[in-house]
Amino acid sequence: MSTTANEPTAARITSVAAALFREKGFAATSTRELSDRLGIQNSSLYHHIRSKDDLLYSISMESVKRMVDTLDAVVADSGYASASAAERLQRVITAHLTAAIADRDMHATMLSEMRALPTERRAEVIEARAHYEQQVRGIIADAQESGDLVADPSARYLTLALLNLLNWTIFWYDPQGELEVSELANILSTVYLRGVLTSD
Amino acid sequence: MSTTANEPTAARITSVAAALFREKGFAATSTRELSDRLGIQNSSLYHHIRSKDDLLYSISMESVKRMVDTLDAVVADSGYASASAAERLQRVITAHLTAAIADRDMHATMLSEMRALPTERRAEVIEARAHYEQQVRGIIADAQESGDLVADPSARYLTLALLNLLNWTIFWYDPQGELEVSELANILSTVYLRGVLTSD
DNA sequence: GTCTATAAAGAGATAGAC
DNA sequence: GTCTATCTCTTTATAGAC
Repeated sequence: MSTTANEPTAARITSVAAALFREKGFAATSTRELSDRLGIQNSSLYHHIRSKDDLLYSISMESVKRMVDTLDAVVADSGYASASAAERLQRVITAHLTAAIADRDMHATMLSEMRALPTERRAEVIEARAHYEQQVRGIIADAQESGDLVADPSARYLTLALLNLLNWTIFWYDPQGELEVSELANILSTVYLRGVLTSD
Repeated sequence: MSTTANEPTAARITSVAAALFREKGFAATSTRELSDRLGIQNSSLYHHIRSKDDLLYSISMESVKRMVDTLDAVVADSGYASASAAERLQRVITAHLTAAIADRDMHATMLSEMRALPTERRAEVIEARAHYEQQVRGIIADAQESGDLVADPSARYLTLALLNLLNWTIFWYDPQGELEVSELANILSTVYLRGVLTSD
């Protein structure tokens, strides 16, 4: 690889790093393993990145941003406003899983390795993630107010339950396995919606 | 601390290590941090343990064993055999959460750090954990066969959904927070059972 | 059972040539 | 943009005195 853009090196580094961080964890991944997998020397890495920490930070922020953008797109969709509460939540669940699995390495890294970030940057990621969760909670609260969801576990706890259901997936789901993302989304939507809707 | 058993040193090491491993991750925790927190020198640690790996292994195995024992106790309970499918699952969910949170540090360490173990030991932990999950799946399959649970998402997927719902909890639940374990168990049971029971 | 001292390996990162 | 060489620090673990 000599001069111009075949595929941007920075992007390759990011995706290979995310894969390693998901597989082994951030702390257990050495920059030498990363450079080996990229086919370059360890020192060459530092022409493209400032530090290993920077890599984790950009992966985490990028991952959260994509999740937020995905959810924004769901809500902005032309059919969303006129859809039923069940249909809306179904779309949210499907979009969440599809996006999380499409960026599986980055997403899993963000969720489980953000604690390795220095304080300020960690706080930034946590805040961005909290913003995402607030959006989801707003959708659930709206559906409760319109009487479509049960009122009893509060929006806060219905949101926790939903995020439990969605987040753990990233640690076992295998894109090469027999279960399609859309099937998984249907299964989890079915169970969750039956569990929280006021009527079928 | 001079001679005899005040509180066994080995047990103290295990519990302090589990706390550190949960907070920072296994690879990011140095044996010096561990010995500092114990108030001894780094080298003194090695009178009690063989290696850092051994510590992770024993924490992981102990954690799985406690979960298996907990589930065995639920099924062996005098009231279990005569209980309804809903009541049985409610007991399983409550017992799982109670045990997981009682051993929160060990349990979270087992779930998220077992990948750091050398191949054979990792396989052992994974197998023990798989055994636990098979027990849960058997309970769900039985409830499907008796017609108490929906048949459509298969036992396999209903189990995945339940474990998703339960496992993620360990990463955010705060025992000092406002939510009691029993309340959390009620919330998650309610949502799950409404979602999977054939009738209310 | 804990200490001081230290070995041996591996980590992240930089300097400077090409 | 990648290389060789290397610095410096930290890591896990051991040796041997007390």
